[in-house]
Amino acid sequence: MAVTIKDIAKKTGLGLATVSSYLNGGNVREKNKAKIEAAIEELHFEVNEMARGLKTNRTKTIGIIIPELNNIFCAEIITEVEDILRGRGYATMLCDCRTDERREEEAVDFLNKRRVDGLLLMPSGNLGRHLYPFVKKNKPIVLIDRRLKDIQCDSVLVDNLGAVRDAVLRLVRAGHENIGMIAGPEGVFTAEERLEGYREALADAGLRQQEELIVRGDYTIAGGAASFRALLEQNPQMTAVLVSNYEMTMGAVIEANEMAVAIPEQISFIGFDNLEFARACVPKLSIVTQPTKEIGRRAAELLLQKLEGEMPLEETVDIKLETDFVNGRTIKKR
Amino acid sequence: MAVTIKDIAKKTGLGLATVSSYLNGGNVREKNKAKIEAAIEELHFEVNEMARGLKTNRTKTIGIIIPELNNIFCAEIITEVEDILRGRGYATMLCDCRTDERREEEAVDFLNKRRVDGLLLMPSGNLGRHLYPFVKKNKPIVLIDRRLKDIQCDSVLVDNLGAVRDAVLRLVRAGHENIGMIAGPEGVFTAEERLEGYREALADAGLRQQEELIVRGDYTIAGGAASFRALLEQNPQMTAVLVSNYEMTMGAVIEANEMAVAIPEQISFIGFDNLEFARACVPKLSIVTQPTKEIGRRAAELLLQKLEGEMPLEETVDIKLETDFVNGRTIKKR
DNA sequence: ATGAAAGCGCTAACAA
DNA sequence: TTGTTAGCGCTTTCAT
Repeated sequence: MAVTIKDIAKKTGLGLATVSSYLNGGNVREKNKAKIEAAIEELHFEVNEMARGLKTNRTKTIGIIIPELNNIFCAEIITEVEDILRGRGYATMLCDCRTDERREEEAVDFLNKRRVDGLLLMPSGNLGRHLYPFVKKNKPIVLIDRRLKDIQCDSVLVDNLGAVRDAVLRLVRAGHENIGMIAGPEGVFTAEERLEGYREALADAGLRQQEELIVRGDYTIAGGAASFRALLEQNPQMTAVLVSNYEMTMGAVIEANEMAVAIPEQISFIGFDNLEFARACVPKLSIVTQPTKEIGRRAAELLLQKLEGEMPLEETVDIKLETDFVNGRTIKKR
Repeated sequence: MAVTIKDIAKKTGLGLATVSSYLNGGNVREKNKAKIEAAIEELHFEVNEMARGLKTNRTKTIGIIIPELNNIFCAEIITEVEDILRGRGYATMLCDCRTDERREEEAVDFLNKRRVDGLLLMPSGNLGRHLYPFVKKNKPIVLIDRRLKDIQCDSVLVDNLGAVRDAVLRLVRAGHENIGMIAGPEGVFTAEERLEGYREALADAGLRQQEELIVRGDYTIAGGAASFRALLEQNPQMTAVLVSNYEMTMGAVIEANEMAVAIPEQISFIGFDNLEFARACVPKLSIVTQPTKEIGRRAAELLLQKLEGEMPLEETVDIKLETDFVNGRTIKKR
């Protein structure tokens, strides 16, 4: 059997409570402190977090639910989150739900049963009723990248609308009037915001809105490829295109490559995320980038504040971060 | 307070043990079964896995340690692993150790204190003494992608040597005699195997080994870029290059792009991993691909077998999977 | 098949 | 400051 607090109490001749107090940073006489430390060292004692959790009703564990782990945008955020959380003693239980709302519900249920102390969620849908068990138990939830309609909780978002508006206006300033938009799936928060940014830009520029220049992709590589092809086939007048996430950007580049469409000679191009990929393309892609590291950091810190009682649960915060634009050589002046 | 087994015992008029027995699939009379189910439904009872774990000394949780989560190779494996494990009721605690051996030790310690039932590890170093606590407690460890020198445990590997040997031989058959190799960091298991594959290929082909044609990168994008530049500057005779992991492949492509080196006109090129990236490049990259999904699946299943006692702990298995070669248009005949 | 009771390792309230 | 005691919610003998 493993070494317990009892063993080290016996060894030092002290009481259980004293040892426990030491373990939790309480007041213990220097002399006894040393004794305890020696015993811990000698017996290789390790706190049983499970027993502790049973008593305190806290697991020191955070649940993370994301749509796709092998999506570099998610992975970068999680990396940062996990680092910060573990540094503060919290373990993270990760659930990838494959952009499937049913799987997401299962994950919430799973993590709820595991009694995680809080939840970090990048939702696949835009309803949050499945989060009710957490809300009811007063466990903090921080939303990443997307907002939910029917539930109020903290969120760390990005200025999607502004990012796309600005990007499209760059195309406009370069002389483009027929700009294609590969938008994301209907109903997805970021997709709607980005599409709205596109519309706003055209309106600002006094350009005609052409519905046939908008195609909805599903945020996947295959979807990006198909959308790019569809746009091109249906719009001979199109001279530029904006792709609104990384996977679809990659898909569009693949398709352009396979269709032998010259970028930017035939079509000017603005992609999304992943600077490294943009640099690997010939010519270097112009892209909108999101501050993944900061998104992760802010989300983790927000959750930690709630967890440690530094911020009341009722108070919800909406953090909105700015994006960046990295110029490549895929915008051709006309 | 949450609903406990006690509440549902009271509600049904049955004893604690009966309810517990039901929960664990024991023999309970049909009539009582129905009663219990009704009570569970009505009271929204959820087993407290923590209390259960305290008693059974099992957490139903697996620790996963990887060098870099935002490395698509790792992410794809983890996605598969997590899916399978959660399907069998196991939660996964993920630790990213940033390719840092010290951080890896901390992660092992962290997960050990958390009493995870088993470990899935893609080690950053090649020594395993920090795993001793797990071995001592008879907790299964499955190594992914890399082997450790001083410890015997299950592993799921890939035929790195054969993969690279075959790839290099393709270059040889295309008429290349001065083939550069962007190898991985010294001491890293896969790096050494792949380098050995390169050497074997040259030996098989009866070509001269030129040490200046081998550069060690650090498996990062920046490292790949620097290595590619170095190779090119030091070897005017070089006509082809093989890059031995995905990040470095991307780095090399970026550098070729920025140095305006024409691939394959000036330099024939074989990369590693990530088919999508290969397809996005112009022209499409020829690459070696690894079966990430299968690596994940086999590792998870192996661990599960140990966990559920279907395979004795003393028996260790070494699984070696085959790679694939995907032809692009970056090998030029000479 | 079911129930009573002990106890997993820890924390927290209280007393000393 | 330190020790005693009573559980946290569950599983698991051992009777019945």
